[in-house]
Amino acid sequence: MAKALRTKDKIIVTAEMLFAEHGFEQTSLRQITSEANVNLASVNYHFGSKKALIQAVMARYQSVFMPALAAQLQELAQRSERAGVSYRTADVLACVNAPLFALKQVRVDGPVIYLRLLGYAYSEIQGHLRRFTMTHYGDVVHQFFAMIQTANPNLCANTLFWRLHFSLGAMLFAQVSGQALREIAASDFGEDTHAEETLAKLLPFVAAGIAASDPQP
Amino acid sequence: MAKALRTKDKIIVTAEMLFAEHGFEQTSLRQITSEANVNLASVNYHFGSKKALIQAVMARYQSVFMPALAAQLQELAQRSERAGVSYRTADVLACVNAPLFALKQVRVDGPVIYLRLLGYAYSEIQGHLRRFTMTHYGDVVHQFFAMIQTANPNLCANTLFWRLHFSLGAMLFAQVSGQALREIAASDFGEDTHAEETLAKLLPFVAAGIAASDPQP
DNA sequence: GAGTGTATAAAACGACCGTTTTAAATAGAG
DNA sequence: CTCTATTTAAAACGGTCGTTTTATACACTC
Repeated sequence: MAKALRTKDKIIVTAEMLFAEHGFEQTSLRQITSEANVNLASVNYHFGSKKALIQAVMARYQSVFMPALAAQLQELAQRSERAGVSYRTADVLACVNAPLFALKQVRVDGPVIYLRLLGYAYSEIQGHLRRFTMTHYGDVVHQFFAMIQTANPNLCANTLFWRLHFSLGAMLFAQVSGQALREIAASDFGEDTHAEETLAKLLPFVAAGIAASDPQP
Repeated sequence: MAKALRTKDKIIVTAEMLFAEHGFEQTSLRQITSEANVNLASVNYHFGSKKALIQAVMARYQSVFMPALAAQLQELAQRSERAGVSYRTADVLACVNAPLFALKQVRVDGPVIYLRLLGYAYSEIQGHLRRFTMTHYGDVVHQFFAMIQTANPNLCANTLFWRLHFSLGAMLFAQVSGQALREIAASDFGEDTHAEETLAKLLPFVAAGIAASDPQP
């Protein structure tokens, strides 16, 4: 019993590390099990399939991140209502900071791991993750969209939709290609950007991009 | 002889279509050859390997796009110098429009194909495409960077570096996930965005994001 | 302590991949 | 027309993948 939980845990801990490093499809079950020092068949025994393992890995992070994001959004909305002034785009975007940081409780490098997993999940298994997220946490996503819309009443919904996905793309690309980009940046400018700083660099960029005036009505 | 060129062409035309649709690694040589009605071995005969085929596909577009971009950049620089006023971020970004449109001469849907290929190339074969691009068209890339820097003298090179890659990520994501996103947008807003319009929606977004003031010096 | 259900171990299965080999067909030159 | 070199066709090779099967070891209940 004690040993059983350990094997399942060893699998999931090793899997999310390798998934975040090389992507889902590029990581074989043989890599995971040999790295974790467990038997190959134990993955199918404990999780049923590779697909189910991927979902388990993602769910572990989403179940922490999404409720925390919901709390942040609600708090911002209430705070704004009490103060009688509306929030700005950057305020809504900043709501992802604390929930992301909260992922350290699932793993010390949880925030980085989660963002990288998100990047691969979107670029490799298109549709699946989005469907999963919307069915389980659709309310949070919709609230996020609505608050960004409130912060930008002059923008039409369609433009906002695309700009939010542009922002998502910028973040995912920065995470997935983050290591290579950091090395290039370090060799070009001698300036070293840590993985955690990437988000700090990203937020002003997307806040300005989203809030830009809309040339087409 | 006439048949020979036809087979090689059938391969490359079919390959770039399937590559753009499903990615490089997700597309097998068997898919390509059966769709093109040619023999499996002919790919290795005409191109040497799958990797060489990928490079041939990419090179066909890069050899048209990159020189055209270089010309646009040079023209903008000269025009600005004559007028005595500096160009803006959006002006530099707009330089990609005409070269992209020029890809219609290699294929009617060339612009869309090329952007999707770029997206997959960056997300699947990290490093390879960047290395290829820099060794063959490094001058153009550097000129582009330099002109964006000129348009934003107040931003440090490191911040600019990251913002340009954020922009690249936004574009690539929009292209790779473009089909799915368009369907969602159509069902949510009833508004239909064509593939070509995506770039028009993107440019104001990245122009504002790049030109945003830098919170950290 | 025997029995039962769960967890681990090792091997094999079937499918697909890129590539190579072998053989047949085809085209152009002498 | 014949010979030769190039192109196509078909089959096989070696490898990796996710999954399944078979058999063994373990832990806990009665």
